[in-house]
Amino acid sequence: MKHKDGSTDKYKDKHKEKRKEEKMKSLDGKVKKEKENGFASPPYVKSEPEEDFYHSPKHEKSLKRERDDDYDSEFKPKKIKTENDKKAKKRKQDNEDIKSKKTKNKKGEVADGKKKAKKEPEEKWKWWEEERYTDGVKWRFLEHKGPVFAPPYEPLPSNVKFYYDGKHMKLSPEAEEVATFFAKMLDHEYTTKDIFRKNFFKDWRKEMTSEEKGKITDLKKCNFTEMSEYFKAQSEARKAMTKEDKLKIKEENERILQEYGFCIMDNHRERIANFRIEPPGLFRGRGDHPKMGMLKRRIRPQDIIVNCSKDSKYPEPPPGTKWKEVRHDNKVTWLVSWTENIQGSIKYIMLNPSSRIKGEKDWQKYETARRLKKCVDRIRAQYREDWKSKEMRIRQRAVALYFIDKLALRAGNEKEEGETADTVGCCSLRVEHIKLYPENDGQEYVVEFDFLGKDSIRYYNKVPVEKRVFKNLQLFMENKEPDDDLFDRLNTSILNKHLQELMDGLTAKVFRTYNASITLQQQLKELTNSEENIPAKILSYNRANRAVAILCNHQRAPPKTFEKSMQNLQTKIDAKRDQLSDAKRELKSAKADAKVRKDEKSKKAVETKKKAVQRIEEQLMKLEVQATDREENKQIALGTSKLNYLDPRISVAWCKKWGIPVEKIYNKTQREKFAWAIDMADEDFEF
DNA sequence: ACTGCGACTTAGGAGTGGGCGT
DNA sequence: ACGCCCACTCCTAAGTCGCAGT
Repeated sequence: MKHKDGSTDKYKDKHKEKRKEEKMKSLDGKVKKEKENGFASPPYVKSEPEEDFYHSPKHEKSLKRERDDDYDSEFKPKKIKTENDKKAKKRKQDNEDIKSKKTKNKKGEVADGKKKAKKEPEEKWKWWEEERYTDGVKWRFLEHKGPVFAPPYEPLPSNVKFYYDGKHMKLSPEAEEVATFFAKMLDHEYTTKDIFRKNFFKDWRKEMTSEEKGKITDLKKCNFTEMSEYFKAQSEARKAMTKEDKLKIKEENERILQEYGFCIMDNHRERIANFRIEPPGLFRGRGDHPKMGMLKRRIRPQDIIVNCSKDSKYPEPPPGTKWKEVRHDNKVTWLVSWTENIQGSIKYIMLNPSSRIKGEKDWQKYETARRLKKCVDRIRAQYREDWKSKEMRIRQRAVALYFIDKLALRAGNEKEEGETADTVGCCSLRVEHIKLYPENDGQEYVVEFDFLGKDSIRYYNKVPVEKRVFKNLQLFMENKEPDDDLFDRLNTSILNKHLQELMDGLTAKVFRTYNASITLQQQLKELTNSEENIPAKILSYNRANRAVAILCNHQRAPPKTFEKSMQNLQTKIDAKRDQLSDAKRELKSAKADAKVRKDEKSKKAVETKKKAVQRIEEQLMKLEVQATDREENKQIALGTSKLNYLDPRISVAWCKKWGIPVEKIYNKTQREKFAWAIDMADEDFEF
């Protein structure tokens, strides 16, 4: 069987060889990377605003985009129509008006002549009621102020000393800065790890003067404690600042947010997600990362590519600097990008999840998952059929897909060995990651999974599977070493190509979305009890959410203060119980009293006491629910699924159905992200 | 076919500030 | 009024997936 289609080489042999090779050679291949990430500054693209028409989109006042217009007819001809400069300027003026008006409104400090709309942050734009772009165009107009750079390095005061081998040593500013990065992490366990220290020291030495390099040859002889103490003191001082000073900082942050935190995209002022450039520091990979401790270098204007409309006001680089490039690519959504020096990957500044451009995509994601719902039975039948295929590659594909569907595993792209932590997903599972038990705890055909997934989070699960799957797995594992690929004839590209044929837009990750959302919907139906009060219903919601988080393996480290906070809560519950029995006793005696006296006053007293008892009972119940919820949530993170996998319309519909305020389920940020769902879903929405 | 890159989503942890109980 | 704690925000790493180039 294995040789039936043996005409083609095994896909993964090459990678595997690589892995083994690199395992021995340890960290190599850096030379190439460094070249790519070098500081060579490419030609500066001259900005030429004065020759350009300010081609602001029209109809600013209506705050409505016109997307139904044909791109060509709206855009290009305008340009050709040779608007005169004045007109162009006028448009631009309008554009600025929008910006400043909105800014003021937000702050609620408008003081102009005409009656202001005040308070209400002027009608929220319902982008979901408008037509979408279809042709890969992401926007027509984009203007922003560029990124906010990390503050420059401030040298330490001279009384904060660094010691090498017990002797004070004044470091050059460059070396000192990198030393402070290490000092700041001193009481983190990272700094005890060999790889971290090795990487750090190597990169640190690159920043040293040749004199320093000559002296400082052993990290163990470095004493950073004064630096470390200094930073601790600084953070204490920050905490102890006066209210006024804190307010000042807050105001300054707000100012920066207003200036840099928004862009104009197609007539609308939209929030930018990460407008601050990542500051330099030591790289902290997750899990067993071979590059931990490396120096993440400072990003400068000449590293930055700016993306905006030709007809916008370009962001200014800081005085005396230039951007690497200014481009006008409206087929992408990012405003700013740069190449990071650790992995050589590109980083982006993009919009907030509340923005149209992110929201549309999110919505579309759930629509794809709903389409999967319609054909998932067919697909399941097909992959079950494929377990019997004559071709190995098809069987592997079918078993992998079964795991992805049943266990919500990630696709599992190949990764470059030695560049990142050793983690896997479905297609990259290795023989060592599963164990087969023909029988286990009274169940037949049990597969035990144990591997590190994304972010080096452990996936551990024992699942009974169909006999056919089990037999296939045995076959796949025959004559293989533990570190051989389980699915040697499969990779994500093959799998996704297959999925694409089964349904338009179908990829491996759609199964995660689909299974997460459908599970929430089912669980909500099952767990919600119409008799119960709101806190109990919310507990049910959280339990449904939790079922999804468990399915998707969304874990968290138990909070450091977990035990304590659990105890605190228990103390509160005990106190409340005492309070309740007191209140009950008082009620009893009031009743007795009223029976004797039979006057209005004592009757009233009874009523009051009754109310008190009721109130306390409710409070107690709420606390108990809270305790249950917290206990069950110890190692489970609900946020990720809520934010990325659960169709918000399911939750909104549930809220509407049971009269639960949506605020109980979604906080402010989440409500902003899911505004489209909150607006459009009614109580009988079905995923 | 295969690789590497670019763009975008998904992820957990650190940091913090505001609400709460005392 | 005060201190504590936890919910939320920020941060940025680590995935997915498609595509271009060879």
